Amino acid sequence: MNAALQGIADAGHATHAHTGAWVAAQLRQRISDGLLPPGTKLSEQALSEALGVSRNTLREAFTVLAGESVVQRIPNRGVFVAAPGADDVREIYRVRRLIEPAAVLWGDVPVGALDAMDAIVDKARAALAEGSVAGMADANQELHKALVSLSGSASLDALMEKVLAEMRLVFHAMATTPDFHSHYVERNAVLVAQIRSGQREEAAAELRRYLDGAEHELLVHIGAIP
Amino acid sequence: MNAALQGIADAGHATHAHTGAWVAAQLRQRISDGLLPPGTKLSEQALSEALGVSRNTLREAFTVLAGESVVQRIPNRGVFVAAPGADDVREIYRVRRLIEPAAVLWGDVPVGALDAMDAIVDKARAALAEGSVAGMADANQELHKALVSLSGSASLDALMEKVLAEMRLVFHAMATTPDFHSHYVERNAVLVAQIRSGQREEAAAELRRYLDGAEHELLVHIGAIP
DNA sequence: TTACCAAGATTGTTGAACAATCTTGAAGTT
DNA sequence: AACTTCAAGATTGTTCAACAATCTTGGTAA
Repeated sequence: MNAALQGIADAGHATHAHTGAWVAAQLRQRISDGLLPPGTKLSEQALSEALGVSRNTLREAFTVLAGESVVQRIPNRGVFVAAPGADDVREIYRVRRLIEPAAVLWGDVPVGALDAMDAIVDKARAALAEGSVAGMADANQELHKALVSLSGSASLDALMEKVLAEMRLVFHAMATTPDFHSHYVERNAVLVAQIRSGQREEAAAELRRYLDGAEHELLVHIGAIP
Repeated sequence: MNAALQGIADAGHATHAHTGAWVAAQLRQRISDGLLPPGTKLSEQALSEALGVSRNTLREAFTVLAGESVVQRIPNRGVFVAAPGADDVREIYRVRRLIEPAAVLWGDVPVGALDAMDAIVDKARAALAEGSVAGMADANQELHKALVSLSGSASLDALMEKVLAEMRLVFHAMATTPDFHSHYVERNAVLVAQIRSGQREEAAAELRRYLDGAEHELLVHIGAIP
């Protein structure tokens, strides 16, 4: 059995409301945590035994995850953890560069939202201080998710969540994990300050430049740009 | 057998690459066409017999459609065609009011895109001339889809497609089908002209007002606003 | 080496079975 | 008449076993 699957069965699986959804959640978590790296083949027999569910139920979970693009299904070949490439990175940033600045520009800010963002910025600063790359990455994702949530739209929140999940896959696929995030801690702080002071247009424009730079940096690192 | 299901079996169903996906496509089509109106219960036994597939395969299709919010799954109760209400309408317009103007503002226009949009506007005018409400509705959706596609993002195209599918459900749920679209034919024309002449900011602002008005009109008609 | 091919493994789909839950309708009570 | 109770029937949730279709593997022959 794959080491990454150890412990799933141990979790005990009393009857669940929707076993298929539960299985999907388990796999989503393992993939998001990097225990099942991009490209990993998810064998039906091995997984159904490890999780203690039937092949049919497992396949239902696969259908859910394929719909989320967390997993890629190749007919008669099997299911694999998605392995985003350069084109996927470009698509990720096309989406982010559109919905994030739009939410900043046109969203309305609920009371407390800015304070919550400042708290996230502080969390990022703390992570930076103690050299926690994972902490900075988490805080960064959290902040940008908060930006999109200014739109007030659950669908856009869901899209952003999907995009960020794909970002995590990109990071998991990288051999070396350089520090992409420390540069952005203070830029995020400025962004929040601009929103607080009502400089929406400036914030949106700055955010678009920010995302352009981040995309470029990422593409360079994965070798898509010399 | 439900009348709406007649003819599905007749279509003949030679072995399909993914039977589950094929079934999902069939149902999606029937729902989009209004043959299976919002709220309709999709019985597993009846449908699996009508389509000539097993219950397991049908359930896989249900999982796909539930992921697209085309269908609502209620545990131990069954699967129903989604019946969007006032809150769903508001959510639809939150999304549209964000991604459409953003695509207009920041998308880059591929060669031929504006001519294609003008062709769509002409189609809408022709539909208006011959009093075809359905024709105007189709052309209107097509145009707004084209606006979003200026973003160049497949994910946003998919989101817009999902939102427009939900809009069709809203229309199918209405008892009377008043003419929502004729007012917008020329406004769409103006919008395209503004984009063509580089007035992106004006077009985006106008589009946001346009969508505000359309949302209000729709909410009034379904009785959510007096 | 390359091409071919058969055996084995894996996925795609089905049908039947059973438990859990919901729906229905009849009976009885207020 | 309206309201509860309850049992029978129907429907969904999940599993299992089987088989066809396809892919992978390893060996053989040119």
